[in-house]
Amino acid sequence: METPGSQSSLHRANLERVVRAVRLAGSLTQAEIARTTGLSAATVSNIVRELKDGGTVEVTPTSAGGRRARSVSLSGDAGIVIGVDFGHTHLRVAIGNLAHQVLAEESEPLDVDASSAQGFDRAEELVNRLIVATGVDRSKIAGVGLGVPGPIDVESGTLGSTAILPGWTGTRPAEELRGRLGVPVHVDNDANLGALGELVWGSGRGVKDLAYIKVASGVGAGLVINGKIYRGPGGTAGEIGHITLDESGPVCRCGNRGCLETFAAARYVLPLLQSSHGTDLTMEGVVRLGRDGDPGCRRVIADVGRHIGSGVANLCNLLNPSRVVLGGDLAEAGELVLGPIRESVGRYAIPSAARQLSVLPGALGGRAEVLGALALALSEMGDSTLLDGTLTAVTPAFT
Amino acid sequence: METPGSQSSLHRANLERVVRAVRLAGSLTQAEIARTTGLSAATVSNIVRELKDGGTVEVTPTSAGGRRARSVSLSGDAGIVIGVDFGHTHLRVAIGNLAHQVLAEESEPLDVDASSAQGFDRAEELVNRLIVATGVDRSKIAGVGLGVPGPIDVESGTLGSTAILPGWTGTRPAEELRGRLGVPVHVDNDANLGALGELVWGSGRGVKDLAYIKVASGVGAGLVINGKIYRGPGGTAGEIGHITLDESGPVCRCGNRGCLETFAAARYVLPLLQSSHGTDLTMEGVVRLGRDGDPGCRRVIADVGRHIGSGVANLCNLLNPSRVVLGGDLAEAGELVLGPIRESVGRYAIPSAARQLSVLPGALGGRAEVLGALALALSEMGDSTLLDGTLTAVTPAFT
DNA sequence: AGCTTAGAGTTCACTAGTTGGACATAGTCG
DNA sequence: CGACTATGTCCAACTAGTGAACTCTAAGCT
Repeated sequence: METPGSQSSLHRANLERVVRAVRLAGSLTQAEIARTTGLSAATVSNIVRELKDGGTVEVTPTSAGGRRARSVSLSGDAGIVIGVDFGHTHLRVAIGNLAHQVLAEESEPLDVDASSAQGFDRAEELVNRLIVATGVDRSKIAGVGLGVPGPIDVESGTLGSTAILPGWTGTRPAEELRGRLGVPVHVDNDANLGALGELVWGSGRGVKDLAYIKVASGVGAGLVINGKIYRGPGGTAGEIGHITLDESGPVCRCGNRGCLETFAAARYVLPLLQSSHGTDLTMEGVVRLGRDGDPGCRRVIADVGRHIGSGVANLCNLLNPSRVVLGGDLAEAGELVLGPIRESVGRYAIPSAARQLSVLPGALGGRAEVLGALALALSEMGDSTLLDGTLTAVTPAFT
Repeated sequence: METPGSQSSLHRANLERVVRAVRLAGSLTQAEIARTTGLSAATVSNIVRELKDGGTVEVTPTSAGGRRARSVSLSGDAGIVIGVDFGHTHLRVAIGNLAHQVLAEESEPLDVDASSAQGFDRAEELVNRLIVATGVDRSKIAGVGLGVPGPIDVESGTLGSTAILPGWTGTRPAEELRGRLGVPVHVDNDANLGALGELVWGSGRGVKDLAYIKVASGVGAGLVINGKIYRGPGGTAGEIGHITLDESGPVCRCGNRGCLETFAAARYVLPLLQSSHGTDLTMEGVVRLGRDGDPGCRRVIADVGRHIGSGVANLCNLLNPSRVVLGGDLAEAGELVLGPIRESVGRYAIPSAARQLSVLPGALGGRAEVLGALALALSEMGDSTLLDGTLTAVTPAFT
């Protein structure tokens, strides 16, 4: 950054090239690095030595049964990243390293009506607990990714008005957490982080253009375009919940009528089942009952799917992503909801766009957002192009 | 490209840096280049000499009344690019240089039913005529951008099925033209090129995220995301004409019902006026009559605007562009159509996305596509990042 | 007019960094 | 056990950018 076109910048670029190659492959010998990066063996030798001295990389004496190949891998404690996700009902924290391994992950319920100060207290506490549990060195923490369930201005870091966390409007969560933890904090909303999580670890691996649809108390989408989260100039891209399906439909909390959200989000759907199934129903419950065969719940889930499919068809015509991943509680319904979505997409999208679209359930469930927060911390950190290709599989995390 | 991380690649990068700086500013002294690029004066001195020897750049002895500043500018004949645009009714060709100046531009009517061979004959002829007229050196032609009014697979270069140019389906226009002119040809559809044209020379200058809506016999959109045309993984992004506005609306040529196109495209709108205004009406005529005060035409234009606005609102919720540019014949209607569009957007888009959106008419009219083809040729050629910031104004072209 | 000044461009010695080839090393294969 | 082969390292050559010194020109001042 400092010297844009000098050879020291070239050197740094080559360092990153090597680090990225190693990260993507997991571990490589120097000769392999030379081949994949196109650098000469001599240069690789120098760079590996430099990285080893800096502690970024570890050289294990010999790994395969070959001649004398010393395999190079990212040193596990070269850097630590932390993901924090505030959900509507709980708080999740994950700790990972630069090698994309999740070292620990834990969640606990969070009271919706808690003040933001209480929330951050809990988060700080949980982060500290995990740091102690995993025994990582605090000084190795490179960054924190933070997810919040509402519109956030990424530039200023201010949380917009959100009905989900009432007392939080106007706070600056990233600054708050940075103050408590003393490391850089990067923030984004839950839909974008879910998209990132599925992209790096879940159903979106190997794809560069992805839409992640999250259905919960609202409906939002996280868009990945060309391997990066797309937020739009104003930061509000992905508001699929408020595209109009029916100009004279129900009034939405946004002030318009017939938004997708009014046909799909929990707060509008659950009342439909109140008279028949009681008032304590949650979306989770509807999904469970539907899977057990309850016809009313099945019908409601299918209807929701059809409406989401209409929205996805529009998205598909406009953006033509190669994959749509469904997240949130609703994804647990599997084919009960995916079938109707695909049907609607097939009906309403133009054939050439629909043909190569695959609609998949999220592979990470409720973990998508925390893992996305981890990925955000990773991607904001130094090596900017970490979302290139296929990545190493995620290790099973406890909790 | 050949040696990814070597210092020769660094050198090439620095060459491009300098060229870009000069291009963006029009002309600079060496000291200014050093300041804007961050390179040292010595390096700039070497690079300028190299570029001058290569003929890429011209050094005019002295320009301002300063001390002894030799201003550096791109040499006018360093490279020539050509834009060719096949429209529904005419063929346009433009010739420009690397300095973003349009040297000549001409259009002629094209018979819709002409065979593709005839079309290419005409194009080749017109290109040759302009080359002669401007007196440019054929060997200096760096590339050709080609616009076609229909879906094209950018990878394979094959034109998809299109009702607009019946005899052209399955041809490979880029290869065809490359064969005739002997230079690299890059192809894209009219909406994308219109977007590019407006981005570089028209209403989109200085913006990085733009949607160009073209209303003609169909409705299409060209999306610019982060300064680059976004085509989507399947190449069919931007099909705004086929998002569903009314599930039980008129049947569209795509097979669905109630697509935006059925409310806005000429082929569906003109029949509305047949009984009152006769059958010879064109969209152009409707616009002219509307501007002269004809109430029926005004009503139709406003209705079209409202429907387009609904589509733009969806686009806006999903992508949140900072600017929407309206192109095609309809743009001539000015406020008659922009007013209703803005009204619909304000009504159907979520406020935070609509707030910072500006809806503008295209500044280039029917020239948008040819100029976009020029810009495509420029951007595909070497210096990849030519769409960075503000560009030099377009010189008035004859014809 | 003559002197000073200040910024522009060039030259030169120096340094950072990559590369090809030579060389040592340590495994496998016959 | 020796030939073979791919790996990693070392060294000399080369490429390219940089700071400092230097020259040059025109403006400003006396």
